[in-house]
Amino acid sequence: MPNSLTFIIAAMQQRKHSVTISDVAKAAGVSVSTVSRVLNGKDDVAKETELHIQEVIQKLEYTSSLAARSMRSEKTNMIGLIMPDIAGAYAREIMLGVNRAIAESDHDLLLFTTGDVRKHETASREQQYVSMLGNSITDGVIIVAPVTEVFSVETPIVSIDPVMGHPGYPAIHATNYQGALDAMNYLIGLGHRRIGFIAGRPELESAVRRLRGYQDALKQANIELDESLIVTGDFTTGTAEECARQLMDLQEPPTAIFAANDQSAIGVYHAALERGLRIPEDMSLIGFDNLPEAAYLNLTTIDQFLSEMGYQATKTLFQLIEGKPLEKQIQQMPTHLVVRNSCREIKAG
Amino acid sequence: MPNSLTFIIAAMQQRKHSVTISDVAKAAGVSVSTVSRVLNGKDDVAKETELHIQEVIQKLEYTSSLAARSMRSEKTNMIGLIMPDIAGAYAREIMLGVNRAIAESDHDLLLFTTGDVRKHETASREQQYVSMLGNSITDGVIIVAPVTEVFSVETPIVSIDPVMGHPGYPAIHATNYQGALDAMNYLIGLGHRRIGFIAGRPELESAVRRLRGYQDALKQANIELDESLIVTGDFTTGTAEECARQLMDLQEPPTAIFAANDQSAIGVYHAALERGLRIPEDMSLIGFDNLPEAAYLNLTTIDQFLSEMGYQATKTLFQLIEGKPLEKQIQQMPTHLVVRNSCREIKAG
DNA sequence: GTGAAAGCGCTAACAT
DNA sequence: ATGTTAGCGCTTTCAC
Repeated sequence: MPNSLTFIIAAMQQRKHSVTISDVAKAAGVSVSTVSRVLNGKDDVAKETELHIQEVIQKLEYTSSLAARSMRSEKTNMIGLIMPDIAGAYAREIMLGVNRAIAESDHDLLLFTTGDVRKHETASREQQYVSMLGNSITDGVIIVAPVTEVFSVETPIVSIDPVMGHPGYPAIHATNYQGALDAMNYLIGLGHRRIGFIAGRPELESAVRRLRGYQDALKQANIELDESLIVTGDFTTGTAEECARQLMDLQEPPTAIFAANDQSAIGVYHAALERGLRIPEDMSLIGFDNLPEAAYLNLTTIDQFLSEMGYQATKTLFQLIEGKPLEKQIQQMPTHLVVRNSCREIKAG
Repeated sequence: MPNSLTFIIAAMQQRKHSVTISDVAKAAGVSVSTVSRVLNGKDDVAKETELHIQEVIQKLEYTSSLAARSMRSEKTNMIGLIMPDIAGAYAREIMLGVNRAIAESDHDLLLFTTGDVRKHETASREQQYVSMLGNSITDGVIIVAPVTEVFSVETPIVSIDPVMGHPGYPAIHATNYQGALDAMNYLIGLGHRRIGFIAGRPELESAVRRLRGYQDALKQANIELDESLIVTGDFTTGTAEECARQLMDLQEPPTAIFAANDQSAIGVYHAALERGLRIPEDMSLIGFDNLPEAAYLNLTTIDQFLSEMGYQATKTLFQLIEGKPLEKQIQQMPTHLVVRNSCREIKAG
């Protein structure tokens, strides 16, 4: 099958002059403002003229310029989402949630990205992006970036998981520390004393906080910290798989592994599979049968965590845009995936 | 662990007046045009004034309005990507490629989505979106949508996998028919006569073409078509899993299954796993050991297919924007994933 | 080297 | 019910 697998780039060029509102006005024999009125659904236009103008708009294939429109009017019915890139798993999860909220709303989304965090080495990049979008094209902005500085803008803004505890604007952040603490307490409550931990990249605030949760939980339970039980991954499946193997190969392996994020947990799952650990019927469930209903975690739920943050951020932004009062809210959400007993079973197998 | 897993919406409001170019001019004691000159790096400004203005810009945290800027000047250094939604697997793959191209370039990306194909029930939605972005805010546009009509715009445009064979503008499309044909020929060449097919949603042109490839390959090999060997999925893993089970449960099951896209292939993989089919060491490989080197497909490669289309589309758009001549190009790319022997092995197991 | 002035396509008073 | 007018924030002649 030599060229069985091909795609084709069919080429053609073209260019045409853009049709403006005054073209429409001229063609319809009315003034620009009348056309504008029709465009914006004002009701003080004669049915007859309106119909006629609609027709002309159709025929001329006229579409109003976003730029011009947003320069004059407050509302554009668009919200902005600023992300360093749109390729990563993190980005994807957030987009999932944002997309859901957008689909439900009457707003559309304008997602801005440079494709790479490292592009544009200016001082306050985020600041720039925000005002670029927010001050003109969109009604509000969601920013997902390692925002390290407070900045002020005149546009409604919500931040997702910012590095700072309290940026100067509404933020959705995960309770990384408390989540890890609770997950650990759960494992400790089950009688585990040797609990492995697969950490995330230490330059990420969230990773650090989760690690601290792990450490503090042990301390509070008077369990001595064994450094060899902590391996540092990078929040990806592949690396976590490696980490899990490393933990299982220890002289005295852990009886449970706490993977600090969902991707890592999947890695642990793979590693466990590889060593012959029995797999639950439903692949999406990872040994949580004994958890209380409320904390019954499966991969689907977990995958919704970041996604849910995206969703909530968008909803919050909508509130902000509509000028509704914003209260501090707390939402229940799983943050971590705990794989328990895996090592023990593996030893048995 | 009652509220172990929580996230917090921290609330704060604020509003400030947006700083414009004339604010800067006033603060710097110069005219607007001078500021504009500095902004656009014109070289006919005194070093001294330039530095001073830069300073003021910094201090005032001024960012030029995208809307205003793109109203006056041709280039915005942004390209647009129009997608029905950004949640699906299809969208993700394409974004992967586009992101890569964007990261390499000096352009940034503005991705527009309504979050749901069904939103905005106007006649020519795509047309609208394109001119909304293209005629103002972006230098060019990539459109990913079931484009059913030809439309003309004055902005550079590239389409990804359009329904039409020849829209009036450059397009990247997959060789769905030929790809399926070749994949089938490969299986037939291995001696298979009963080959199952998991089709995609029949309303998708690509799905239809792949099905035709399946059918025609059989015809050409003088193998009678057995309708029971064709099950219709929807290009998703879950459904394909169901389909695979159905095929395996046939009185006379197929000896090979051709899944019409990568997601479906994963579904087949799951189903096979479930029935006790031996899994290759490397989970990413799905029984392709015997394929010739050039066609050695694994999930990673497959995942890059759509992604590559996104990449090529973006590159093509750049060429278009820069006014470079565009030739018809052919690129090699795997389009399909074939899972072979699965049923036979399952029967054996 | 710099400022004044004219618009880009549009909306929103203000007229009529 | 419709036209006139004045900008939105910016770039770009065209003067000085």
